[in-house]
Amino acid sequence: MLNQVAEKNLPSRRRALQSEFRKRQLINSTIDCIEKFGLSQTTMASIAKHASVSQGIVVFHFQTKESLLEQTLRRLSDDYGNCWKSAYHNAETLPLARLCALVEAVFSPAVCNRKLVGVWYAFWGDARSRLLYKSLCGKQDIAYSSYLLEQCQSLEAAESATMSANNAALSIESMINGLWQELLIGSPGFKQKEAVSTVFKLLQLIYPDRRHEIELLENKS
Amino acid sequence: MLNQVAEKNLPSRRRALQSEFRKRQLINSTIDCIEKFGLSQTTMASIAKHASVSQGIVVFHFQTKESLLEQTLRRLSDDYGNCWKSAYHNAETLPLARLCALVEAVFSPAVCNRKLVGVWYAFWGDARSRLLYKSLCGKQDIAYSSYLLEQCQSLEAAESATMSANNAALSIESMINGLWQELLIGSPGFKQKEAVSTVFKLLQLIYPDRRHEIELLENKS
DNA sequence: GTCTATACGGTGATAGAC
DNA sequence: GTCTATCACCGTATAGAC
Repeated sequence: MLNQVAEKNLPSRRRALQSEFRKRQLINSTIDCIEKFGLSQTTMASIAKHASVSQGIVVFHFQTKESLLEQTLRRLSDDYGNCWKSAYHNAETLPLARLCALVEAVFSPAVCNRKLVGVWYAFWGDARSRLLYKSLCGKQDIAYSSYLLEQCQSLEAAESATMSANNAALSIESMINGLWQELLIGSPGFKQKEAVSTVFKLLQLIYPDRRHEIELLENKS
Repeated sequence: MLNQVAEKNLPSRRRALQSEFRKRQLINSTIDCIEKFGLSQTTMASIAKHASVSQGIVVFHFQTKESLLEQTLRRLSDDYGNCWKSAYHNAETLPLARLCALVEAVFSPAVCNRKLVGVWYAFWGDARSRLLYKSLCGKQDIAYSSYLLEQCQSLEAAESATMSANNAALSIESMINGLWQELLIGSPGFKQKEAVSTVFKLLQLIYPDRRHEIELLENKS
């Protein structure tokens, strides 16, 4: 709990910060509850209880449950997007390095773990939330695809790729998504590292001439 | 509506048949509603309304919503399992033919279409239903994996495979699952045929020596 | 087997004190 | 900003007539 006594005279800037803090806290609680109970059993009451505040607080900050879910999804999406975008920009400006960075980023434990994957699936699995998802995350999905495709096109031009850039990008993206599912539903022992390694093997098959580079890029991380 | 006047004196065998018919009808209605509204918005009332019967009927035949969902999931799982099992048994008794049959079967429009994929995701996305899913479908999932793996092992022994049988099976299965997701969330134009073709390209990369056979097996269908 | 009516619990959202 | 109390609604499941 922040200092509530002094709050009355706080400058509006700091008050806004506290409000942001509370919102973050409640969004975190929402994520936790969705993962634990599922979207349908995640109620304003359970969110409030898990955050150890009253239910009125949740309504005060988000007005409606719909709005809370929307901001939760937006937060997930932003975190996810920032993760692979920063990985992309931190990578060497070479198509192969960028491609590997893009793949590896989406399995980073910060955005890819059982809890968060479960929450993503909750949104995808609910017909209503899926509409919300598409409107909020559609552009990012497309952005990731196009980044992937761009690298594949660059590689296709320069290398002896074993499939077209379009096919390569689709294959890579599909396998990534399938491996996410494996983390959620598959054997409990399955880990992100193994997932990355599986996609990297696919990359080696698609770009056999760069096999060793790919191997090095995987072990570098 | 079946003949309800004569029903009183029907032999118990026929009455059981009618009951089965009604149950099927209600399960179908449940699937439709889950796809349209999502699991959480699928109520006993909406299921009954969609089937044009009273809500009491649903309770009479399934007692609880939980039980209805369980039987719905079981039906999905059975249909799905039968689909790939029969494809397996109808295929030539050669590892490659069986492998291709297994892949192709799970994209057959009878079990892989927007509606059914949406319903699967609804179950996966809900934390409670996911437990139900795991207990009902876990064995089938494992069966499919092991069938896949078996073919990959046979091929590995005889051919110059570019990856281990374990990796091959995991790659194939992941890509399949990711392509299912693409059908649900990805671009609306994406179709099963394209999905099959994508996995078959992976097979060609894994078993380069059998490239042409794989191509033929794809076009045969 | 099928219907209608209803009891009961839970959920989102409001009101108003502090 | 935060709380408690409360409302109005909706969903499941029951009861009992037909």
